[in-house]
Amino acid sequence: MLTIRDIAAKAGVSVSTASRALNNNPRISQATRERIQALAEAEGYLPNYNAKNLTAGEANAVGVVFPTADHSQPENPFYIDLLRGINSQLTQRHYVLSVAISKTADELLENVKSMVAQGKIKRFVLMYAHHDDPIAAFLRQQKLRFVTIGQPDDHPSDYFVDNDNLEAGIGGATYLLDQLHVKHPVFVESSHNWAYEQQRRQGYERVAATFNVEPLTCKLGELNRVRLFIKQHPEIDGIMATDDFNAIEFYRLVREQSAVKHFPIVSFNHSLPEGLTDANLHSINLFPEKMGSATVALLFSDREPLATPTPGRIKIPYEIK
Amino acid sequence: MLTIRDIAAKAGVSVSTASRALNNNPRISQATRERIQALAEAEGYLPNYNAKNLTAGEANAVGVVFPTADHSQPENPFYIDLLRGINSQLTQRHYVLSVAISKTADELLENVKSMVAQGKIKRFVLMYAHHDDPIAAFLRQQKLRFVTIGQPDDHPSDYFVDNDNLEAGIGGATYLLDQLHVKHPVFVESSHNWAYEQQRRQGYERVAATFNVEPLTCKLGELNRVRLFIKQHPEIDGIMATDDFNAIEFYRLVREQSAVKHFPIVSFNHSLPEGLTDANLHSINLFPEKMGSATVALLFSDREPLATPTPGRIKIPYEIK
DNA sequence: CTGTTAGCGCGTTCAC
DNA sequence: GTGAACGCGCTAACAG
Repeated sequence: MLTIRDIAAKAGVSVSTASRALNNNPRISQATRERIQALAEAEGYLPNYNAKNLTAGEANAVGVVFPTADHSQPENPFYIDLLRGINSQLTQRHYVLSVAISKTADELLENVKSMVAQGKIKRFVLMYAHHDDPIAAFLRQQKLRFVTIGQPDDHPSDYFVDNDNLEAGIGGATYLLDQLHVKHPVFVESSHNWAYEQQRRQGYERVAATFNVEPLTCKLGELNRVRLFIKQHPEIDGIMATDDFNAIEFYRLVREQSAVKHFPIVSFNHSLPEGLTDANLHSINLFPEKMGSATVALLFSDREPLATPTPGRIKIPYEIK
Repeated sequence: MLTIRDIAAKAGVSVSTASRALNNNPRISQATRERIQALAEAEGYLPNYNAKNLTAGEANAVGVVFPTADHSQPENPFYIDLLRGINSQLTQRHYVLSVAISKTADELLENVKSMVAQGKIKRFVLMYAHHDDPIAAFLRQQKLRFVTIGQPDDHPSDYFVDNDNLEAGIGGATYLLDQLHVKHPVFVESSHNWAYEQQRRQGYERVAATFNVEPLTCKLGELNRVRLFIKQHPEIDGIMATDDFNAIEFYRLVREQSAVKHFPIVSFNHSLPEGLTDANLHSINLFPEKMGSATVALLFSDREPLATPTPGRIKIPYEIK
């Protein structure tokens, strides 16, 4: 294995000079710095990160924490795209992505704790934003850097990356009413009262007010209750849902009762493969990969100041397709 | 931070004795070994894995490689479950799960290479099994340990974990014909010719022969071709598909042409949320979490010999629900 | 600007 | 059975 001593020897300098040159230490002259970097490049030298980590006291790894199934739906493709966005940025920084994923919250916390204690991981991404999250609490207490996906409403000073869900709700509802000519839209959400759902609903309600239509909301859950809801609202001619899956589930129940023709749907996440449904589905793309990239930018903003107007929180735009 | 010197001091022994005691070195007497381990436990000592990795020349991390989108569908929830199964085993071994995920195969290979060169990761899981995979080739050449998910038909000596897709195909088809009383089943597969699809199809074909029904297969792809296929086969009264998504896509096209009543479906992976479809869907559970656990067992079988009859390949059973 | 030295925390010689 | 000393590869403190 090629070590720093080897390239120091070949360059005819001491090890520390080589080290400084490779790490762009300003105390090294431009000339020798470039010479050594070129040599290292030519020789194919790669630093040993285990050694680097030992001296740095910090691993070149970011812990990425999945939500548990009771809190969210970790199976959602959204998370895979997010992962990809995060990883693309991490590899550029020579960081590695370590995941913490588990069925129970307790195991998950143990997972994170051992990452911190034994592995010296000091930066984390929580792919969710929950109230009273024990993992966030632990990271805060240890004064470790972390960024959440979604706005953590109980800890406003945390770093987070989010979509502007309110605006996306407005955009989606406007599209549904204006472009798709729906007269009696229903807003469909899960039974979980997640923050992003509420924000999207607010957007919907605002637009409804503008268009002078009565806002109507249905929470999913017990099937017969939803069926009854649909029976009581035969006027519904379009859906806005918080999620593709929710949209399809509701739509299916509508179709059970009547074969409608014109029935546009606007929902979020773009998470269903093409051809899976005959619904007229317009899914709002929230660019999970971009969110992942932005997350990493925020996570490293202590080293690489970012150019955004609002440091600490980044909003990713959306797109209706 | 509590180091090994601290607990050596508290135990009144030298550092090396402490180290040996903690690593169960037989040269240490049972008594002192237990005493020191108990002390370390009590004091909450945790070894620094960065230091450990440096001396060991190997990181306590396993690289887990996602397929690229052109080869498979990384968004499939299957992979999340697999991840969870892998991680649960890794945490027990004080290992960390590092993912490699990328859009392009080139980037992915770079990702893996830097994990090896810089991070000293020496064990990998490929969550796929492709022909002529450059990553597998690289790992082989570097003589690193890796396990693939699915049988790599071009390199029979590789380690892999798989389902018995043939048997699952037989079981599923039997269930469809015998329990669900389908007379004219069609086998639906993707256009990719993946190995596991062919194996499942073989199972289907065998059962078809037994039941004296003509085997019928439809590859998905161009919609109008599939529509034509359906039109030409009005006798079809049940589906066996290689995947829940494929099943639903085909079923939708069937429904386009006629409102059928009794139309059972058997497919694989159990990857759709409940309530998403009104199809009579029986999805075969392949226990991805179990596959993940087995994968790790295989990956560490050099250290912890496994009790399976066929070392090198593990088959996970299936379940029809 | 550059070289010398001393650790980082651990496992592992090699002596006793 | 136990301890002292060294080295893993690299960075940082102290020199010059």
